[in-house]
Amino acid sequence: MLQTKNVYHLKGGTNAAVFGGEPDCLQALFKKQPVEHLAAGQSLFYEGDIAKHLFEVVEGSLRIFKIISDGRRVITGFLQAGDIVGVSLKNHYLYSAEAIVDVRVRRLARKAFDAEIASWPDLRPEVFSHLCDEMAAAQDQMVLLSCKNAEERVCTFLRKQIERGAGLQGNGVLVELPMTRLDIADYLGLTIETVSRTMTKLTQRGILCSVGRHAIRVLKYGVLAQLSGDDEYYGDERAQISYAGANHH
Amino acid sequence: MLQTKNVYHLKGGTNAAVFGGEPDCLQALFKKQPVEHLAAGQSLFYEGDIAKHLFEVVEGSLRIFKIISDGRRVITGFLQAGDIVGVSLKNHYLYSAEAIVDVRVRRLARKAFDAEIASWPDLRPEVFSHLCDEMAAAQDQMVLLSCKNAEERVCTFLRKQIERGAGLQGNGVLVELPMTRLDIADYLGLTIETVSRTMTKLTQRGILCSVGRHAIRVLKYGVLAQLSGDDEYYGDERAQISYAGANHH
DNA sequence: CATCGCTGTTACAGACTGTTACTAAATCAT
DNA sequence: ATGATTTAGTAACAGTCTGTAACAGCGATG
Repeated sequence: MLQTKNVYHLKGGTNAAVFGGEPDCLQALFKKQPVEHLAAGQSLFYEGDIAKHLFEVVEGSLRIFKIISDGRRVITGFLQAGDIVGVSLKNHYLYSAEAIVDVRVRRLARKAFDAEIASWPDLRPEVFSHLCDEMAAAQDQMVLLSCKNAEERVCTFLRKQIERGAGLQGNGVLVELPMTRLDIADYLGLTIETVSRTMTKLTQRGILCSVGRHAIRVLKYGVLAQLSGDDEYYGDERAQISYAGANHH
Repeated sequence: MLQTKNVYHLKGGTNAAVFGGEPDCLQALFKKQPVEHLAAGQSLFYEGDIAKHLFEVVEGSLRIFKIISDGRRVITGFLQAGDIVGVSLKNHYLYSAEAIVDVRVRRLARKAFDAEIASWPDLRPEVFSHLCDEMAAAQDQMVLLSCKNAEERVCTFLRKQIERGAGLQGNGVLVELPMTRLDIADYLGLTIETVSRTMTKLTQRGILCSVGRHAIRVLKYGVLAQLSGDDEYYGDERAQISYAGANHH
């Protein structure tokens, strides 16, 4: 039911654990680095900074974003435990990274990383794979921003959150949303009000219910997936759909 | 005046010509390949196809796009002479590529490309640089789609077209627009009507004038750049601005 | 335990863009 | 050259999303 695809930034915690031995994945390179702490709201790096380090997220969530001239902010993605950030090639970071909650990361110097990659050719496909995933995610986001309406955007977002770190509990899937509504809005190209309104409607239709401020319980994943507009999903819950009015574009 | 930055897909025609000698850039790898022709409207490859080849555009323009479930199309970029496409890592193309006009390309097998890269380490930074440019372009597009209004989108698009292949002629810059209005609309996340309306307004304000169907003459580049919303530009034509009403997000 | 403050929600007027329909222009074919 | 077909531009209308504002809820603070 909870297929995992389009993983944002390479996530490999479990795979790494299975083969506990040698570095067969990028995360292994960080294993020996000390863990650093970052309080909620603090920046890991800024857009335009010299990209001297790469980071592996050990715990917590971060937002990566760009600020444009008049102060508008565009969040290009969220990072979770297991993600690696900073592989961004070139000499400067393309975006800023900021802790949403208290975060623990491991830091690796870019030079050390490059050396490892050079000496361990098996890792190169992994780097490419990572970049490819990032590229695919960016393209999916362009599709979302180009021609999805508010409901589709919110459903797509929630679906991705589920696919990344799903927690089945009782009836429905518990989804953690550590970021604020403003973060979600800036990520989806909407306003906080529209995000709120949309989630309220989804609640009224029995598709989800809120669990505190930073979590929701998804009761009808099939419907949610359908409403997301990516018709890759054809589960057995299709009959659940109550109202599929989607005014595209 | 016409600064070149955020070039979409690596463009190196002129640089390659300066140093006529050995492969110091990716384009050189294609030099010995035969030229293939593609008629307007024909596809070079489809999204999901096994990515067996890379292509260098010798002449003409192509659109790269994704089609989603209900038939909506998202154009993620345009290709011009000098561009290389298909470095898309992974085994499958992330998008489809289609000739806008009659096109000439050189084809290179992925295996041959990989072999060249492996044997000629100096090229690897170039590959990374290429991917980085593509990533940066994707992020710029996300910014555009996230929080720019119709006018800013159109101006951004025109500005990029100018920066890529500018032709100064008489008073103003002649900009070729080989693609249709629908292409532009699908690229900017708008409809053809909105594109038309916006360009009409720009014409009425004396910022540009149309030259046939597939070209325009930009009369006030400074104003255009300002209206694009990327405030990187502060030229000497700022005084030209007549009306900067932009209802941001 | 009460108050303050921030975040999130709801309501409503308004703006921008999308939709539809029609006209004009340019390209292609005969 | 002339007519048919495709593409582009224009206008009226409708719809979604926005932006402002007031309200509610949760957490923090004292």
